[in-house]
Amino acid sequence: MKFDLESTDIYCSARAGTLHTAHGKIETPIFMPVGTIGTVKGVHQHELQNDIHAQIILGNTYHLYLRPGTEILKQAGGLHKFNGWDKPILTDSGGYQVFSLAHRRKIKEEGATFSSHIDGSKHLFTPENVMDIQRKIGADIIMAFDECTPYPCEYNYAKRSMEMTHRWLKRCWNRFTETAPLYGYEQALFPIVQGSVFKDLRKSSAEEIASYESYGNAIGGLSVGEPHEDMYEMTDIVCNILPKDKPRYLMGVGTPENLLECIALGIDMFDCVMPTRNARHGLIYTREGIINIKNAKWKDDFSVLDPNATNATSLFYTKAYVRHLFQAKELLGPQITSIHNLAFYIWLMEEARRHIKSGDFLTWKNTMVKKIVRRL
RNA sequence: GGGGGUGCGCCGGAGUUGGAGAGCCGGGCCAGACUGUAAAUCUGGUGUCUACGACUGAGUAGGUUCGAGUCCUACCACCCCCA
Repeated sequence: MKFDLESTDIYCSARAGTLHTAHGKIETPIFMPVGTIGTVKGVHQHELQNDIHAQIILGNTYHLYLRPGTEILKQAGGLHKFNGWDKPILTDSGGYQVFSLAHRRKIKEEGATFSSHIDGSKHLFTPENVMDIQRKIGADIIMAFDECTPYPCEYNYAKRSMEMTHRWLKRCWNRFTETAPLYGYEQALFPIVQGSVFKDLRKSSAEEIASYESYGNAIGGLSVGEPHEDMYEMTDIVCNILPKDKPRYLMGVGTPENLLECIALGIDMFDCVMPTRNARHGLIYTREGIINIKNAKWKDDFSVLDPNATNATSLFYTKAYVRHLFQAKELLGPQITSIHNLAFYIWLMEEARRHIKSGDFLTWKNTMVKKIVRRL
């Protein structure tokens, strides 16, 4: 794996680069659609590739481990073969489920014990077996097993949790380097910075993470309910410490506005369920602002979803028709809006990249943010 | 034509042995929320008004009663049975 940093903005920390993986290149900044259970909900791989132009998608270790199960994925020859996506894949480690399924787990030094949200069965995740599972899933980029702390979070808890995440990282790293990929192509392990919203913790965590010879680094534990100012401040602190020659992945972020602001702080990679979940709930992002397509005001608006879009789906279906599909609870509705939102997010990243390269990113970003946060 | 039954919310149910209904459950409709997906989910609203309070309301019109959605009479509508 190799990251080429191609240009850096002179007025802010925004960067454009290319990450080369065994399954192809990823041009940054990039948004990665979330495909937790081996599918980007409601979106065909064909559409991801040809209309959305996704360059990489996510999978989730916890969910895939529970269903279909690691052995099935191994038999299939890895997740790429299983779901038919032959471009890059990144798997999250299950660290987020330590946070989101908090009432179903116990955290110990050894690892986290979970009861399955599907059938209640008990499972133990350790740094070691999470590496083993991610070897079997076979994603190009795999994530360290961490604890994503909640917000708000007591300083002492955040500190202890961060320190354990660091110890878990050491164990992840050891297991990862002791084992080989199973399917004949390279995998990269990204460590994760924690530290909640505490500057000194973020600083020391970033320093710890930066000490690893990884191909890229991630920032976790943000976008969990903290004010945006805190999220930006922590991101800024961490980006100033993480090595410049490696991609920086801000996990779980966020709104289109969040993405643009964090690009300016030096982030290269994002993922978030927001474009797909909101799409299924009728919220779409356009170049003119945010639309709740279920609102009665769109019932006779026969303009297309986004007249300035660059992808076919968003230029084909009208607002009135898509609202009708939602009213009628037709499955095509969420499918169209999911494609639309993902295409919008990825277009936004392409535009950001273009403006970073042409040197007018900050001006463009400030204008764009004002437009895209409006409620239509 | 005769007999029986049923009528309240935008719709469908439930319930009311004469005793506090703007009022139960679904649905629909109108909004809102959603950030490394336990989420095609969740929350709220949905008679009227001069609106933290009032008013009107159980097919329609009367009647009995301290009190009627509930009992009585007539009419109307729908459903069932007979002719």
